[in-house]
Amino acid sequence: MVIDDNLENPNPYRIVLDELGHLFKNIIKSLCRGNEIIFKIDETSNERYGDLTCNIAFLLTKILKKSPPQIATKLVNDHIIPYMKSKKDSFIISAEAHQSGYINFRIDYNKLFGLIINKTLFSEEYKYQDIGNNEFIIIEHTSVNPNKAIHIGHLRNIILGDSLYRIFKNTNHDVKVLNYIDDSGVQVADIVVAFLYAGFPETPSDPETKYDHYCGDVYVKVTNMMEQDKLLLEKRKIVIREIENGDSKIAVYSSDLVKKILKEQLKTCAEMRSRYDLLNIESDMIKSKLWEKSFQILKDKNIIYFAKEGKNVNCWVIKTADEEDEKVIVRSDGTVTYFAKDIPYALWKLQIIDDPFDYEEYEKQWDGSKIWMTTIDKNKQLKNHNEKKFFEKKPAKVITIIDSRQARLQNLIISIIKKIKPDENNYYYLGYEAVTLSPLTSKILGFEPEKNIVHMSGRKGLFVNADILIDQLKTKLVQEIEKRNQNQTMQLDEINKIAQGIAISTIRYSLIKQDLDKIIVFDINEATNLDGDTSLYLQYAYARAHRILEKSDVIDDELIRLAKLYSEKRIPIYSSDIEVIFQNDRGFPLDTLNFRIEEINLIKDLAKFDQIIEQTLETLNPKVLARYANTIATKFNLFYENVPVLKETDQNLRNERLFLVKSFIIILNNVFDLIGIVPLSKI
RNA sequence: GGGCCCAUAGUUCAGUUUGGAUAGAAUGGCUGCCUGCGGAGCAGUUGGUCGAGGGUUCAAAUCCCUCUGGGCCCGCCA
Repeated sequence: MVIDDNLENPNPYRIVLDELGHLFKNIIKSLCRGNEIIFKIDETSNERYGDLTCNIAFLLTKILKKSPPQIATKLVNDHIIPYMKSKKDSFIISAEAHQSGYINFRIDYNKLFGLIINKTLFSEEYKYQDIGNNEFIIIEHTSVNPNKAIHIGHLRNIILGDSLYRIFKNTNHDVKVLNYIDDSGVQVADIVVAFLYAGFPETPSDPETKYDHYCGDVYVKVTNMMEQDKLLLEKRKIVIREIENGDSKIAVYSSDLVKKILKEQLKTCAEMRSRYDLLNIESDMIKSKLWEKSFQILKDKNIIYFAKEGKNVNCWVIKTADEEDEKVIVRSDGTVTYFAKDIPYALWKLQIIDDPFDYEEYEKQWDGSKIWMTTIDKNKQLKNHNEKKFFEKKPAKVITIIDSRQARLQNLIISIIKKIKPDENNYYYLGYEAVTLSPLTSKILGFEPEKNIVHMSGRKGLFVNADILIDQLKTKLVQEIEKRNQNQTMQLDEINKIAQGIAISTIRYSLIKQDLDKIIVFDINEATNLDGDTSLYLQYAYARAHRILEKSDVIDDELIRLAKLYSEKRIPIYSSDIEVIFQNDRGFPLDTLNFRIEEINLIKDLAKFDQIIEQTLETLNPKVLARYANTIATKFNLFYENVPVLKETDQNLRNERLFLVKSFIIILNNVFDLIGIVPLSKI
């Protein structure tokens, strides 16, 4: 093999970039002692400029007192050509001083392909990079009020969080996913009032109705009634107090009700292939006295103060993050505000205060792992009690995912943490913009749109229910699949499985491909459209690739045996025999290479997989991976359309292309796994 | 009034973190390609004063300032 034996798990693209980076660092060292030059090695903007480009000539104009093209030519002639002549195992095959001043390079695709094959085909599974070194990561997402059904706005949160979980998990991080269950807020109290005092039947008239859907409807109706009926509002106050104060009949009733709804919400999450480790029950947090401990810390450190006058008289308040205003933490009646409850939760996540919880098994979930829930009742004989505490070590990152309306409060949390522990910077707030409804969709839901942007509202009943959306998409897909399989013998359950796989993938992909700080305008027609930049496009490319391998009649073991021969014998011959090419102003010839342009483009993008993962972790934005999936699927479709594999008569070429197809499948499958798209070898 | 975010093709968006060569997709409209490895695909064509103005720079969609339009936040609600 041409690659360094020490590099057990090389990142193909990085190797090439590092080689060039090293080369230019040495050139700078010899040319301008003492001067720090920060150059860039980028992809070229256009194929005819080669693959990679360096802007160094622009940066040296003042030091060398020459024009960029003159410098570029000098560097190529005096430094780069001698370097390449001496270095036979270079990943660069040609260099050019362009008249614009750029120095351009072409990559040795044979070697690059060798690295990809090595990485994809020769280990049991593709080895992800060990970026995390088993660091402990906590991600909180979902956290939907347990009184209603999950809608597409919640789904953006869920999919974002779950994708991040998958990415951290697969890069060797020890990740735990939290879901905060606010069982003691007004929203839950509303439906308790509905059933206990407003005469709503506890069970839906149609027993088929999903219980969270039913409660969501009741919630809309009862909040409407409350606007007229002051008595119900009084009842709600009582209910809230009862729930907060412990074990009264109403508290138990509420707790049971929450569990029933939560169970249904988690079914939706599971259907979307989102998974959790722990449910943080808010009432347990209240019972745990975590707040009292946090309150004491805040007082001890003089972070909060008691207002003796002004608009917040007799309240405990805190200065806002900009120190301009104050925010109430404890009301004048001694009760704690909504915001205040986030403080002990954050301190607990960061392990700044001791863990007061016990943990009880909630259920086994779809991926085989267990969901736990907090509990505080020490007298109860706990079912499957977890002896170990939830935390075994301090988290390296605590990521809280909430929509951007919470940005101000989350930044306040961060500033409070900084005041308690100045060197603590592991708390990350990940915000994202809302999902809104298109005017047309709003109209379909029976709400006349007032503006072009319609915000969803659970309380008004103005939202797109996630379960219903999944069903709609699934139904449409079943029809489409049946249309395409009239002569075939696909079983109904197979069709259903495929439809399900495409439906949830379509939703997941549509919710993460867009930037976090852009509003997603949901339109029902667009959401059920399966053309263009959708997950189906990716899944279709994946299925096509599978079909080629299947029809090749080369079994996996044989493919790997052939690939080993290829990488051992063929690559060294190619790479050492190719003469180093230099060009000036005339572009790069490709006819000396054995690859077609569509193959080269696919190889180049497949090589970037590890870089893409790094970038995703840096930005905490799975969008990067979604875009990448689309890029490689597009490159594959071009390859598929233009380069024959099975019909290729040259056995070596045919095999080489089979390796490429297999590598594509493995890398796309990895990307699918990271963003939760279901890989289907047949559609 | 103060703070945060957005503005790029008819429409939905990449590209902005880290300035660089002719600003890219998808979708819509029009036109081709199924005896070919799956046409849920591919190719072609149409379509842009990168919201406006100023500044920095050899070079600005990208950095800075001002303005305009849109969204969100600013409660002893949650």
